[in-house]
Amino acid sequence: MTQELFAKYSFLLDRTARKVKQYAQQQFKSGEFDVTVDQWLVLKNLSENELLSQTELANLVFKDHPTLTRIIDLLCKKGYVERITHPQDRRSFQLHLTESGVAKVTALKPKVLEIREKAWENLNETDFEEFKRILNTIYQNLDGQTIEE
Amino acid sequence: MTQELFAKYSFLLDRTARKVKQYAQQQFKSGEFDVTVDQWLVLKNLSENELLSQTELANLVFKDHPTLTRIIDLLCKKGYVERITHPQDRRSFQLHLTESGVAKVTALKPKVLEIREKAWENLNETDFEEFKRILNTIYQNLDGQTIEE
DNA sequence: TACAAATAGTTAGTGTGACAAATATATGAA
DNA sequence: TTCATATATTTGTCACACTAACTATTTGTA
Repeated sequence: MTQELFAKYSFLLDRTARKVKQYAQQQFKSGEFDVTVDQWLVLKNLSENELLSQTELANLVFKDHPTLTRIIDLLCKKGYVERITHPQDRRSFQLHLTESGVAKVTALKPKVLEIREKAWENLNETDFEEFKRILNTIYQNLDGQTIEE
Repeated sequence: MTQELFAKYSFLLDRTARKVKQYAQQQFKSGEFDVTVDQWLVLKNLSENELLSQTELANLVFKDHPTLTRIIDLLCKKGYVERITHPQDRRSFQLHLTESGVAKVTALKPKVLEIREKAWENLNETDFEEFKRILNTIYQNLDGQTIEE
């Protein structure tokens, strides 16, 4: 296999990832979800893990701290999340879904799953397992850390 | 396959694509390439196709027009690209690699290929074919879809 | 106790991505 | 010819990614 192909696959990977995000974002918008795709990822993780710190959440969703700070800012402004000062550590916050945030997650969850499903038409479960394996291999090659799943 | 399983791919895909880009960008930076990963993609395509219009180039690299305008602006500022008014159509430009741009592509090409290769360690040709097939299927599943339902 | 080092989070700067709207020019049909 | 429409590119706005630098606290160690 020639080196040129490696570069081509990097291009395909980037192009597909952007398309997946763009498609979901369009559906979010037309459905008036009132959150972006990335904001949704954060909300969903908060609904599954209460009282996370921003650092813990950043590790869960694989976003860096400045990005997470701004996403949390926006979610607070929209009233879905609250920052609660950590009782023992004044540098840190415990993130808390508001009632409105919980309701948002409940309302959107099935709709998001339906949107995500669209990408897998004409593909089966074996494809999915292969895809996951290859993506994780690539990630590990460049990260040097193990990924469990 | 359950819907929850389906939903994981978008996270893994996004995470991996970002890692691939981030790794390459770090290498570009430490090697003092003087261009970003996206700027490189544009330069490389210009070196393979002279006198493209911005619209033609946008279709080649799958970037939208405003994004491309700004990347071209930066490459012009760096002296690697020139906009030449189209002789028959004053709305349009013909994009031209300067001498400096040609030299840059020549110098960087082998280095970029080497960087790209790193992502594909521990994967074989069958994996590449599968990966390409799945990425392209996903892309097509989501491409050209209307927002309304 | 003192103080350097580590940690949590924010701010700033640059680049990119998506989308909408604006500008300038070209084209086609009445 | 003239005017509506199409095309090429730019501008504006918001969101996200990454880096670096910064503030405020906490912790480790002498």
